[in-house]
Amino acid sequence: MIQRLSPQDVAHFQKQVLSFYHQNKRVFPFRDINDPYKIVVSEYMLQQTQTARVVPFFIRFIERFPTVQSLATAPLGDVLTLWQGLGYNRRAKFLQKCAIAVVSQFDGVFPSSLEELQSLPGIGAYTASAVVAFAFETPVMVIETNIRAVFIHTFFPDDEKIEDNLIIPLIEQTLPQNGVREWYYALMDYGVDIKKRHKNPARRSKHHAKQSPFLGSNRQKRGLILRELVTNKTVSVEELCSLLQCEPQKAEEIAAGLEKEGLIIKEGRVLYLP
DNA sequence: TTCCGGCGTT
DNA sequence: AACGCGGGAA
Repeated sequence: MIQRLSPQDVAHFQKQVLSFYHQNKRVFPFRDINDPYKIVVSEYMLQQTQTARVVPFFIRFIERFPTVQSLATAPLGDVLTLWQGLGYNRRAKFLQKCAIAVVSQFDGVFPSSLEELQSLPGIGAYTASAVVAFAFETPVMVIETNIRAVFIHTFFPDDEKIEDNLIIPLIEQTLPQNGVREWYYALMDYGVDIKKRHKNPARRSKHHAKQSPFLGSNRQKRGLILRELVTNKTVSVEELCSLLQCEPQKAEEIAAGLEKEGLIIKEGRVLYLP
């Protein structure tokens, strides 16, 4: 069943969130701006990655690729080089693919509808709604981990396995028609604070999944290969075994995966960046 | 050692 | 619906 909030509940909640925000707001180079391209770049970087780590990468990235056109025409290797150390390298590939699509399909102008945004590679439900809310300041429902934390902590203090379908109506009911961008900044900052003071409430979300260990994982090996290529331009398949400390068959498998995703190029026995 | 979280793929 | 994907901080 859907929880119905009274106007008093809504006003009280909004005041609580906004008063926290007014005294604790975080300032970032990707906030309080309207350029959809910069919003998109920051949102790709912010997928699975903490704001503090994103900031220097965002600044360097925008300096090197100030416009969607400049990103669309760059060699992917350059993009991956700037991405080095941020993690989840395929996001860089998706981001550039997105830039190319915006240039070719939308004449270099980012679309403002959820549907068109979500059709772009690397943009799903969250990123599309975040771009609409932040770049176009349109009141749209946005849900992500910090927002989940706020609503779970506030409205489901004793529940477990909470479905988004229960949270979404509450986000919609408390969404102000004006100042949407600031509202979501406020919710996210409030959520970060809640997670600091309590055991992460988002862990009580139904779809919260614990991730497998990183050490020795394929993800780590993929990252090592990309790092090596950024540093040394090329690496041979033979060198991979000592780099990854694994069997040749395993190294081939990892490299093949990267090649299939378009993150590396394999010519003979040598790997290099696209 | 544990924690983290949106997207594409399967 | 479940899984794979980085790397740094706590």
